Amino acid sequence: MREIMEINKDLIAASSTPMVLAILAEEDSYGYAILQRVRELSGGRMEWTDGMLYPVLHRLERLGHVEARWEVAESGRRRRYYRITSRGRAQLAEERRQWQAVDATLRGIWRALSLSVPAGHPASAAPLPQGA
Amino acid sequence: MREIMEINKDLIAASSTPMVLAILAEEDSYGYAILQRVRELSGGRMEWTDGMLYPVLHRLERLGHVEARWEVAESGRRRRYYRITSRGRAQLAEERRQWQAVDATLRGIWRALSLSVPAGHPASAAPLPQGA
DNA sequence: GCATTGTACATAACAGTGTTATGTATAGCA
DNA sequence: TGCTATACATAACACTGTTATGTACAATGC
Repeated sequence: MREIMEINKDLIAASSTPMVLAILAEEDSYGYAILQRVRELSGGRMEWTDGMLYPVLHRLERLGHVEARWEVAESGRRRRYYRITSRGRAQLAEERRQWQAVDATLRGIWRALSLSVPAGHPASAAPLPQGA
Repeated sequence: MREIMEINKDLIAASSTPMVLAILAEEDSYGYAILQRVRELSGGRMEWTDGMLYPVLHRLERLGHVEARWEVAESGRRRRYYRITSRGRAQLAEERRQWQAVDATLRGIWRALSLSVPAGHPASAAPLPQGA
C-alpha cells in the first residue's frame, strides 16, 4: 500500500528548510538519509527528490545554518554529513514561528468554513476564531 | 501595537492559494478587500502586497478556480469581484489536505525535538519553546 | 563475468511565483 | 490644491523545485 501524496512545489519549498533543520536538530545526517527520514516522518506521504534536496543543503551551508564534513561509512561509501549550527537552530525556531502563524490563520478560516454551511450566501456568518 | 511578522516568500507562496480560495469560499470579494481580510484573519500578523495578490487572482481565474466580474460600488469605485467555482472548491479541499499532511509531519518532528534533549549536543541546550 | 538496483552526491535548463517598483485612476478630506 | 486611501495592473529580478543528466561504487542475481 503506497499512497504518496503529491505535494505541490510551493508547499515543498515552504517546508523544506524547517524540515531539514529539524531533522538535523535530531542528529547529524546526510543527503540520502534525510530523503528517507522525510518519507518516514511523513508516514510515506512525502517523497522528496535528490535534485531538490542537495541545493537546499548547499544553501543552508552557505547561510551558515549547517556545517558539512566528509565521512566514510563502514560500507566504504563516502557521505557528506551535515550538522546544524546555533544559527541554524535560531533559524529553525523562526521558521517554526512563521509556519505556526500561517497555520493558525488557515485553520481559522477552514474552521469558519466548515461551521457555516453555504446556504445561498452566509457571508461570514460564523464568528471567526481568533488565533492570537 | 503593531507586530507584523515577516513571513518568508516561500511560505507566502504556499499559503496564498488556499488562503484566497478559503476567503472567497466565505463570500465573493475583490482584491483590496482580500488584502484586508488576510490581515484581519491573521490577527495582524500577515500583510500581503497587492503586487503579489493580483497575479494570484489572475492565475486562479485562468485555472478556472474563480470567476471574475466588474462591479461598481456605491462609492462609485469600480471593483473586480471574484467568485469561487466548484473546481475552486475542489482545489481548496486538495490544498487543505496537502497543507495538513505537511503540517502533521512538521509538528511530529518538532514534538520529538522538544521531548528529546540530545546529551552531548551542547548547542541544543535550550529547549524549544512549545507553541502548540 | 555482467547487468541491475540501491546508495550517494552534484549540476544545468526550465518554469513558476513573490518582491519591488512603477503606472493609472478616483474618492474623501483638509 | 495636496495628501491619503482605495483599486487594479504590469515589468524586471531573484529564488527555488522539477526534470534530466552525470559520476561513482556496493550488493545482488543470473
